Amino acid sequence: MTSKKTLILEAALELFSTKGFSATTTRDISNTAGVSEGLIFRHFINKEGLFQALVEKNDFLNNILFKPILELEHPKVFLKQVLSIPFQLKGEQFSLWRMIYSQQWYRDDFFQKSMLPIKEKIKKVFKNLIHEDSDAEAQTFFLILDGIISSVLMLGAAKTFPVFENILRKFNL
Amino acid sequence: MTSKKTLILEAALELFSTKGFSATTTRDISNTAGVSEGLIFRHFINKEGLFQALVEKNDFLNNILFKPILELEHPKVFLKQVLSIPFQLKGEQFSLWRMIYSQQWYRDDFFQKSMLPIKEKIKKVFKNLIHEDSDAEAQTFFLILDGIISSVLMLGAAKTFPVFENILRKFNL
DNA sequence: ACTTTAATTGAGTAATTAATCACTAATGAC
DNA sequence: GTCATTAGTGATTAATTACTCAATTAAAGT
Repeated sequence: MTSKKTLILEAALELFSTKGFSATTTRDISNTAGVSEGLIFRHFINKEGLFQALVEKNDFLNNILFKPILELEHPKVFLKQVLSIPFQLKGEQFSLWRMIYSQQWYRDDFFQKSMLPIKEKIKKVFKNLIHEDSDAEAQTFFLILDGIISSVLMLGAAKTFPVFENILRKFNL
Repeated sequence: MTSKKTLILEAALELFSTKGFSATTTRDISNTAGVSEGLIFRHFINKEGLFQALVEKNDFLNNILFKPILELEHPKVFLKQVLSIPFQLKGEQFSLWRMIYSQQWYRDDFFQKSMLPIKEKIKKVFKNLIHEDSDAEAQTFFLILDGIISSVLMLGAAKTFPVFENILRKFNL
């Protein structure tokens, strides 16, 4: 990957995640990156392609982040680790998540494809952990997880961390 | 309020809440409303003004929705009613909430001004209800409420309702 | 009926948009 | 070193953008 291609990706991520996809112009990106506007289209075909490149980068980083968590054997340890995910997001990955979560309102195609393995294992874990209405409990857990993620991405981890321990208790973790 | 002004507001709400503010053009709005584009600016000065008009409408409707809930004396009944708010949102009010929540990512000025009285009372109620770390419990409640709201607005009430009863239990409500 | 005011239109504008294109500079293969 | 491929530029384009304005219609007041 050439250095200027990286600069474009960095600038686009910065702008998409703060101003939003539609409100960000390609000139805005090229100016921020210190690069000619035409270069964006040489590397990514169009604005949407640039967005997709960032989505793929997110998938890649998520796989790395999720792998050790998905391998955890102990169900409660697994759930605890899952809840802590949003607080571990830093720098680039934080911005990627913010970009994607804020776009989810307008794109019904991807509901976090890379998140699915986590979601599946949550279901499975609750099936083994409790026996009455485990589906609702799993759905509740996932909804609360989603709420935490949104809040952290919007307000920052520092402001939302006190909540973490409290939620662990509610799920006996 | 003239009928065409209403048509503009309806069209703008429909489009802002589904495509987003930036991705919606004024021509798009006028076409949907069946009205000349110029009329938008006569009535609302600019695109932002149209958005603000909808925000004010939301404030108005929220006051009506919140008033009886804020008057509830019994703390547990109050909290239960608060959690049920997202499932009561219908039609116009649903769209207004969707429009505003999806914009919160990019506008740090208003985080639901009209939501503040509810938030304050939640804090107060938890102070009276429990005694150890009531602030964290209130914050947790509000974060979960926010998560439910986002999920309901994104996925619809039907898909998320099973979670409702389950969460009531977690807060002993 | 008449006059003033408000509602509405649609053509028009300047600025901005994503994307293209002809071109040059750099890099790598051999 | 030569040549082919890729990286990079910046001027340009056609379309779209939010917004204006003069002219027309409808409503309201007296």
